Amino acid sequence: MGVLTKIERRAATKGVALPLDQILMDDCIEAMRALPDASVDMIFADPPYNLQLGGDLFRPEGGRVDAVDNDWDKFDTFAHYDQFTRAWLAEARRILKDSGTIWVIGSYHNIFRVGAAIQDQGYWILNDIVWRKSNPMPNFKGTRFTNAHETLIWAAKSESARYTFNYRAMKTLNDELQMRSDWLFPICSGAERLKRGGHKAHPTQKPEALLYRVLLACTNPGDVILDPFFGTGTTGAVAKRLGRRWIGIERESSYCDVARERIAAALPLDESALKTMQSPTAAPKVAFGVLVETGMLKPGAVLMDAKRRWRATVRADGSLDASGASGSIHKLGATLQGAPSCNGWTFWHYEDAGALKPIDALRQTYLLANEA
Amino acid sequence: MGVLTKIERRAATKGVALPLDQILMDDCIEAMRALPDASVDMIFADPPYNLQLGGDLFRPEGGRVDAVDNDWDKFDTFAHYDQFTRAWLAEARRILKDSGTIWVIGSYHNIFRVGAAIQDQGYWILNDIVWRKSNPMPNFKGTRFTNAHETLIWAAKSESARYTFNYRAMKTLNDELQMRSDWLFPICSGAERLKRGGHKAHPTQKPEALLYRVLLACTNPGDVILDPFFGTGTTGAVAKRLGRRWIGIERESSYCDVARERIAAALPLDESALKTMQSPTAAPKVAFGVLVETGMLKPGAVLMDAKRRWRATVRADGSLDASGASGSIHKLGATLQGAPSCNGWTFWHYEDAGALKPIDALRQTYLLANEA
DNA sequence: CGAGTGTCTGAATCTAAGC
DNA sequence: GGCTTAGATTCAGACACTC
Repeated sequence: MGVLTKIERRAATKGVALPLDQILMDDCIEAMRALPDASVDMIFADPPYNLQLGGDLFRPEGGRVDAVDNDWDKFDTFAHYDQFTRAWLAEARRILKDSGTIWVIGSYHNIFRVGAAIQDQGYWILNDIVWRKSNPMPNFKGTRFTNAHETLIWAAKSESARYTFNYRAMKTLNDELQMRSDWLFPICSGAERLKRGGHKAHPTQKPEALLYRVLLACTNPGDVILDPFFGTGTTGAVAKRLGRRWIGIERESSYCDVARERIAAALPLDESALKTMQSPTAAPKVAFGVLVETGMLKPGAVLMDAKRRWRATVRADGSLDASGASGSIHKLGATLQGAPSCNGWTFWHYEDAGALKPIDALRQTYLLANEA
Repeated sequence: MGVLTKIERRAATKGVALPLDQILMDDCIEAMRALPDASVDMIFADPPYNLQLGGDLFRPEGGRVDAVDNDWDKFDTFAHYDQFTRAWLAEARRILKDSGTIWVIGSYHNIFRVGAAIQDQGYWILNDIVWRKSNPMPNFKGTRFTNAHETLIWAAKSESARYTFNYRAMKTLNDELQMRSDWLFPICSGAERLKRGGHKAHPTQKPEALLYRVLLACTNPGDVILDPFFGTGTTGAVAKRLGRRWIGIERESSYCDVARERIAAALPLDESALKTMQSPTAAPKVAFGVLVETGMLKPGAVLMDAKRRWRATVRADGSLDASGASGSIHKLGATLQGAPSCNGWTFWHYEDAGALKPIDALRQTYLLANEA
């Protein structure tokens, strides 16, 4: 997990010609059939919700609610909806790289069927994410709870797949706390809501902030994102802004027109702004022995844990010795604690002017002096 | 919908003898078979989640997570889980009065399969409800988003069924705002968490506050609530306190013992206890990253301190970059000043018409627009 | 007794790279 | 693919304990 190397990413797409940064005006299943195996890094899908609204809804004051009643959202039966869902999910899985993930958004009308299909096809669900709407439409009749959220499913291609997740970037985005599975965003309205002839251009336009978080979490700059239900191109607009490549599939020409215009107007961020906080795995590794070799720690120096419960002596080869037991900084720390594993960099400390400091501080010093 | 008359309710249960306020120690499907058609007002079900956990999981400090590894949560395949799910849901629907509703709680491991089965069997989903946990277990390995919620499905017996929903009670409970589909509650811990021999009596005990809201929303005093996966009897305890009748089904005798003792000790709620059942209000906390995601501050924007001594650039993940040093608004502010800590909200400013304004002003704007 | 510190725990599908 | 090794990784709340 984490950041795949550039070489890995290049190799995975070698020799294929993807229709990058384009809208394919076609049925999504047909269009996906023309794309090569294991060729895209992420798929974001906002399929029809299978809404079964019985007749028109009326607001208390009499105005008609502009509900979703487009033809593309009509399915006779659950079976038909399932058939359609399983067909496009299967194509999507074929196209997805082994390291890729899929996101699907839906509501209670369809998300349970989508989720079951995802599991049945061998995808491995990583999280379900709740988009909490800060300003949902009220339930005018007072017959149910205000439907104030939608659900996203995030899944890897298989149980064993190594997937991209920018953990540090998400944690940074959330004020240094782990990003949770419940996200709060306003619905798409105001200037962001695309209009045509005074009416909203698309009934279910998603907020860019939602896509922003999804793309930042699960892709890297240059990655290819496929959206098989492109609509007015929110995915494309955010992808362009974040320096990602995109492929959109959309059947309705009017939506395609709106999306093209919108994406053309979107401005990409410059490279420095695209940088995000990285996990330590992305930083060059420093072997503990190097600190001994360079004299930052001398053989014979005594290390101890934060509570001075265990002590160990540094040996010339960078191993530690604790009255009989010995091993690498990690192994000895694990052995002494009786734990399955241990990060020796944070476990072991050295004494500096009476205070204990983790040996990781020495590593940081070394990195600053030798890499920057 | 709304309150059914006493006459309607009496008619519906006329001539049947239900095992009221009792625990049936049996397999849930077998026990349900013995109950008459259309005889209970509500069903609350907390079935096995089919977690499919791997090996042990260790916390960063070395402790081992006490995971759910009970036999009752083990299923060979999704097909077997589906078979089980559809069997108990079918019996439940037979037992449910036409005016009754069913609640099922689950996580992404099982809820999609449960939801699809519910729809397939003719139930009519009314809402999906998200229980947001104020204190979930973190993701110790940093591999996914913190799994911070569970999902409940609320469904009527059929599309045309007239069901009970105490709209006014919910609105009152929520400070005169319509109750939304996302609920915030702590997990069950502390004194409420039942123990046996110093160890938790049940691995997945649900908080009473959750059941309290469910029962208050969808039943009336005197109504009969069936819980086919009774566990330690949270449903029974809350039902008793709210003046409802209950039937519990539980296979494990040890859970039955705990539940009986617990319910015997439960007292009807008084006014002061009612208040403790209220949901904590969502903390109006805003992460700096949200201002970036929503476009209030764009990646690449330049921030500076009040005296323009330091400058930093906003990056895509909400971190700041100051020629080499980088980090969150708080961390970078502290680093640059050489201080142990720093409130980034008041330290960093943005330029607006030539004047410097603290970024805290943007946070206030966001809060006004999205939380109030 | 109060403030502050340390410990424990909760429905969890919980590592990555190199040989 | 299986094995070994390096080394990355946690939030909120309840409660016990110390000063």
